[in-house]
Formats: sequence, C-alpha cells, structure tokens
Amino acid sequence: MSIKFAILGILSFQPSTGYELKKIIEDSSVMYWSGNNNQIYKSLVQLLAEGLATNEVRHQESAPSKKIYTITAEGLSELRSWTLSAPEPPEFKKSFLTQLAWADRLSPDELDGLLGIYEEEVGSRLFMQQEKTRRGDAFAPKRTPRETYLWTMIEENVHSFYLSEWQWVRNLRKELQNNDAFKEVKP
Amino acid sequence: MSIKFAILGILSFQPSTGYELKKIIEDSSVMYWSGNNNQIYKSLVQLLAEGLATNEVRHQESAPSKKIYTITAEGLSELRSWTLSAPEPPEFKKSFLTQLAWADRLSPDELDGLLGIYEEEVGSRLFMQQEKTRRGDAFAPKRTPRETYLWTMIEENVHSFYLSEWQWVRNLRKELQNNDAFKEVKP
DNA sequence: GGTGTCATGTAAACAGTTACATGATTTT
DNA sequence: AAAATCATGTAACTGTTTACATGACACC
Repeated sequence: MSIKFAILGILSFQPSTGYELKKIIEDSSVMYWSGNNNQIYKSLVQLLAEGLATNEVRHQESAPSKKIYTITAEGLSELRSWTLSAPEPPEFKKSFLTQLAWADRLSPDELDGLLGIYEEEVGSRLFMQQEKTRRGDAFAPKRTPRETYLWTMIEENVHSFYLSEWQWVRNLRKELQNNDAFKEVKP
Repeated sequence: MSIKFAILGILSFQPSTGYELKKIIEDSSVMYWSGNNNQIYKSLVQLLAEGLATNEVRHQESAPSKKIYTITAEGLSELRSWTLSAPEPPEFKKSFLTQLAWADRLSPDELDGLLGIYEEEVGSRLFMQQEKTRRGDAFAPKRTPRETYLWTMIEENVHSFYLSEWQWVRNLRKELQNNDAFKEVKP
C-alpha cells in the first residue's frame, strides 16, 4: 500500500494542504510513514496528474501562500474501491528480537539491562498511546456511530500491540531473573 | 538495524553460504527481510571487506561451487557489541487499519466481507506460525538452556502478535454484526 | 519434458529517509 | 537572540524488491 491512499483518505474527510497532511501523518500511529516532505509533495503532484484531486492556491499576508487540495469524484471512487480491495497481512519489524536471538553471549546482568531498556522504551510508547487516546487529540473523523466505533477500535489495536509487547518483555525478564538455570555463563 | 547483523548472527552459529543464509532469512518470521540475493551477496562482500568474515571456495562436482563464509574474531566482537546496543522500538505496518479508517463508505455487508477476508488471512499466518513451532523445524540454535529459552520466547512473541490480531478482528466483526446502530447506511 | 534444488551474481526500479533551501512571523 | 510555526519544495542517499542471467542435476 502506498501513501497515496492515506492522503486520499484524509482529503475525503477535509481539504488540506501538504503541510497539514504532513502533520496528520507524522503523529498518526496507524499511518506509518515518517511524513517527510519528499513523499507528500510528490504524491500530491501525482494525485493532480491522475485527476484524483484538485488544488487551489490561497495567498496570505504574513505567511507563505498555501495550496489547498480537494478530492475529486474520481478520487472518492478510487478510494472506495481501494477500501474494498484485498487486505494486506499485518507486518512487524522488531529488530530487538534479532538482537535477543544472539544475546546468549551476554552475562545475566548485561542481558537484564538490555531487557530493562527495551521494557522502558516500549512502556513509554504504551503510555504515549494511552495519553493520545485519553486526551482525544488524535485526528479522528466521527461522522457516524459506525465510523466513531471503527476509529476507537483502530486505536485499541495500536494500544494492544504495545501492551502485549510490554507484558512479554516484563514476563521474560522476570523468568530470567527467577530461574537459576539461566544464570550459567558460557565459557 | 541492517541485515548485516542478522547475517553475522547466523554465521556466529554456523559457517554458511549465501544460498543457505538466503533460505534461513526467507523463512524466518523474525528476520523480516525478503532474503533476496541482492542484499545478501552484497552484504557478504562488505563483511569480507570489513574483515568481519572470511570465505573459502569449495568446488563441487555435479553442483555449482560454493563460498563458505566464516565469522572472524572481529566479527564476533562486532556482533557482541551490537547485541548490547540500545534496542530499537518495535514497529508495525498494518495497512489494513488505514483501509478500515476510510471504510465507513462501505455497506454493512461489504465491511463484514472485508473483515472476513482479513480474519482468514491472519488466521492462516497464525496457523503457519503454530505449525512451525509444533514441528520444530525452524532454525534455532540451542546451545545453552538460556539460549533455548530465549528462542522459545521469540517464537512466542511472533505467535502472540498474530493471535492478538486475530482476536481483535473477530471481536470487531462480532460487534459490528450484533449492534444495529452500526447498520445505518450513510446517505 | 517441465519443475525444483543448488549456487552465484547483476540491473533496474521503487520506496523511504535525511538533509538542504528559503523566508516571514510568533513565541520563549 | 534563539527557536518554533507556517509553508513549499529539491537533492542525495539508503534500503528493498523484482526480475534477469547462467548452468548442472534430480525428480516426477
């Protein structure tokens, strides 16, 4: 899936500038791109060329002028047919698991320290995700009861990703601490 | 994290050819690269240049000759210091969540169908992961009790990723089916 | 006779990140 | 005086995938 559909989706909710799209994508946990300029401004040019969006330049005093992009009817139908297309399976990148895979050369203390750092890192993501939901400051269209429910469940999904990772590492750490068989150091 | 450390890790367990590395990486759920030639053969050349591995060409009758790569002492110490370095936070890419985010334009039946396909897709990954563990055919060094435990917990982590996604989508689907407030169609 | 395994590599394309560039205004 | 916000864009690089290329043998 390309960033193009993420942009089309946002435009289907509200006309936006590249700058606004960047910010929305940047602090969304679901839309996983970094939200860098290169991708966004290039995609917008492409959407124009494909006739999926139009833009309108608005000049401003005391601020740079901006281009407000609006989705077209073709854009809406392209978006709709994409939402109906076969879903891609979920993927993860946990480089920490590869790190752990070769961590048997570490001493018990070194390993526990490593797990501690990971626990903290994951814990802080978990906390930030909870805060975002609690404050309700996340970008979230709520046009129908169903849409509201869907967006709640999307945030719930992200939350449970971090929660289960956090529980997993805490449990692993505890087990390593409590079982003396794991404390033998390799020659 | 680059594929370089995944390769160094495997080499720290057993000397291997590029072809063998490719297969191990390809069917590992943890090492998330596609295992394509380009990356592997280039990385091996680089590891040689950095003195982290050496190779030995073995000519074979009735099969192409192969290059067996062996990790060096510097390679081992590089690997060790990497395992001690600050872990990266876990990441996910679930393009399906973005798809769902804009799915309120779909009819209840279309949405249920979409969720059904995702449920099946995730279910089959979950099943394959369980089978891999059950058959015990996954690549897994078991040199000490601790290493055995670590690799078990790594597989457990992958398993629970798919399991919680599966439970999430089943629950979402059921709720949408049971609550009539979600069955109103937008004008 | 076609497909699969063993085994190495290259070319081209696409996706994604970081950093650069400009410039006014507002906040600390 | 420095940093952040608004706003658009480009350049260079890295990472990743798909496809191409070769060739022998084994299995169905």
